[in-house]
Amino acid sequence: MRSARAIREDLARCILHLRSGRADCRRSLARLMRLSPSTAGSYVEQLLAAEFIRETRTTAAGRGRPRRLLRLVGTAGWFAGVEFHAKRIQVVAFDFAGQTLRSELAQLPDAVTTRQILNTIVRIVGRFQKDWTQPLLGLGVGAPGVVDPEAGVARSYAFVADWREVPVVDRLQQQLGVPVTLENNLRATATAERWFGAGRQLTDFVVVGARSGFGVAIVLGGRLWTGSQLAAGEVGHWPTGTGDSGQLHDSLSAPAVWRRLSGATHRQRPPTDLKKQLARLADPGSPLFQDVVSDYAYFLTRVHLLLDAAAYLLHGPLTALGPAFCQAVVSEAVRLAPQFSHRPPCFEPTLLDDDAGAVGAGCHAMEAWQPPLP
Amino acid sequence: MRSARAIREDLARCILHLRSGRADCRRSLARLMRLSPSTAGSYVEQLLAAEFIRETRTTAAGRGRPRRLLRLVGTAGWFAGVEFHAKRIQVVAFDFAGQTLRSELAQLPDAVTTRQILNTIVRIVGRFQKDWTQPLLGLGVGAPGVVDPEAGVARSYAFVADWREVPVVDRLQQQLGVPVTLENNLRATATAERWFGAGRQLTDFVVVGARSGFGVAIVLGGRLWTGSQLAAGEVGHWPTGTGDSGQLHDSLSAPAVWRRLSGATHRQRPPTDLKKQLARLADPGSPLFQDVVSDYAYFLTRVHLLLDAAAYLLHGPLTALGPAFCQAVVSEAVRLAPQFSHRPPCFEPTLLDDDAGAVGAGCHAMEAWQPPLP
DNA sequence: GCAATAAAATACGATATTGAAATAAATCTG
DNA sequence: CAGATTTATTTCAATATCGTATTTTATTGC
Repeated sequence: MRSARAIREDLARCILHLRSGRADCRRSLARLMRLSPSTAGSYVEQLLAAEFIRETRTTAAGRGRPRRLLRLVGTAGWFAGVEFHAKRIQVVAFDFAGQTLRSELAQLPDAVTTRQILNTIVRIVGRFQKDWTQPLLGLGVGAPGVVDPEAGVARSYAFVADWREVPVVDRLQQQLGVPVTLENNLRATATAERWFGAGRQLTDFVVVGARSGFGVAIVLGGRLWTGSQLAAGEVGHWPTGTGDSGQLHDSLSAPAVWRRLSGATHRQRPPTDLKKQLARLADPGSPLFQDVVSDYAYFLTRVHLLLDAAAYLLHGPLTALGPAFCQAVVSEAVRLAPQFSHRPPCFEPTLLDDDAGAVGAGCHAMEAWQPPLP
Repeated sequence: MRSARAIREDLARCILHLRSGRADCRRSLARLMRLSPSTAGSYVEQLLAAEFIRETRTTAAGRGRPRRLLRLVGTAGWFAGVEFHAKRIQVVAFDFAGQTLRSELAQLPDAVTTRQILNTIVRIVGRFQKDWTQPLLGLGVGAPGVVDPEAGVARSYAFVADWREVPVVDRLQQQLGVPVTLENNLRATATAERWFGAGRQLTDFVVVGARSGFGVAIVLGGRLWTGSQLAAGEVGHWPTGTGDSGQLHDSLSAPAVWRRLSGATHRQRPPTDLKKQLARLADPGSPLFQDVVSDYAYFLTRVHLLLDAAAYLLHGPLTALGPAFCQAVVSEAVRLAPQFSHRPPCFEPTLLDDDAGAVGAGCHAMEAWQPPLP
């Protein structure tokens, strides 16, 4: 006999494999989870009985007996994912099968407080709840700044004054009555990438987040790396050059790149349509553009030499610079490190939208879900 | 019923826990491996029957029933670990309990060939075999350069002319008739650190290898990270500064640091007693020393901001510069990244000797060992 | 010295998972 | 079109692990 806990975990893993499409029948489940065919069958039977999954008609493809395709029952419940920073909050809802049901973006007031943020989350998710009869099964939160996923506590975030040691999970769990997970928002983006983006085929990649700041999220061996002090990926503080006192934040963040390309001064605020402006300013021939490319190439070269990840995915407004930008960065990186030439690092703009953080947070909620005890 | 393979793996894990001292009785085994007391008892019974472990007298400490201490039977067999580079080869032997039995260092001839290296390994290990009646249970190899541990093939190494795509595992397994494991030698050093050095308490740390070249080995979540192209940690190729064409190899490797401190030219060969010379040259007050400290600090700052590991362990001749060197580097890193000040990165010289690579290779062999099928 | 307490190990019935073989359902082949 | 082939699923006896309760063996308190 195995412990009930272990079985629940296995059943939850079955659901995840089916939801991600990695498995679609008893046999593929058995292969993926290293189970015997009989065990896979028994698990599927339980999930069928609980009406989490359903059998669709067998579609024959290839030679042997066609597999009895399994798919999740979308109406078994839904999940919510939230991501926010000082200015806006994004909420996404998924059905049990992982299909996006709804997405909502709300602006936050200037000088927003912790209380306001949490209340906004509860309000929007509460509104979603009213519109479905199905139960909310979990909420994932992607918070900015330093975040402790295990403790469920957000440690700090510079741009919301009283955002310090916020017990996000406890508070929201209490108010909403469902399991809540917490992650850093850029790391949540990496999870979205792994489920829905370029990371689907990858177990090792780095998300390069060039937004209002500059940071990365690291996935190695399929696992998010948060750092021993929760501070992995804070490369925005890398000193630039030697002897200088500048940081990568000041040269590689989205506002910084906009300033460098547009010639704006440090006082000018970046425009609200940053992406459009960047797309307009993208000119591979210009020396300003080449300067940015060069700085990114130095960064990419160093990170790739250290980590040797399978891919580096650019997130944020800079994706508006187009694939030409990434290609130029890779070329320059190969120039800097000739040994890359026979297999250049894969540095690409992501295909995900601005809601990637919320999507990823929702993925964390789905990953944390477990079937109720019988 | 569980598969025989799974049970063997569990039994092997029991042995590893006992060898490392993490467990010392049935109950601690059960706790560590998340087994029920009865299962732990059953496993112990099997291991006792196979004479891999023995019960020592119960030592009472605390209140309740004293635990029946278990310890490995050293004479159940032995393991060998080998590490080499172009100039020398180091072989270490461990008994089944993990105690070092013997250690041997051999010089390799100039312009050594692949064949000579493999023959030397077989010869020395063969000589060890003659001196014990106990069976050799496994051999671990720590090879320089690019190494594919899964395939058991060493891909390349610049300083041995014909060292390309060498099927190390196949060859040695055939000649010695025992399981062989292969790893990069610096990564093997990281494993030694995890078993016998500062890494015993750590699951996340980086070994900074400043030897004839400059590279790092990364352990995250207790697992060695080899890179998606087997090239993780090749930071010796980091470009220095911007616009320059230099690499970290040229400024941070042990010979480079010796040249910088001694004022030797690039043509001068580093002395054979590099450690002694470095110890003599260590002068925290000198500007030359400060320059080296500064370069190391830039490197440490960047890596720590990216990875946020729990510790960075300096390996190689530079440890002769003493703890003052590491302290100076940390101070300078805190100056570069003030947010480190409330918890500075832990950068320390290792306590392990020059045979760390061979020891780590032996650890890999011990980790790979499984009890024979009944 | 004798109960009370505490921790470790063992006993034992219950059962979930397994391996091997059988069965099912399709395509391929001559 | 019948039999071979291939792949997926199901059946079923065997058994390894679990949970719980019990036993063992020590210390502590009175």
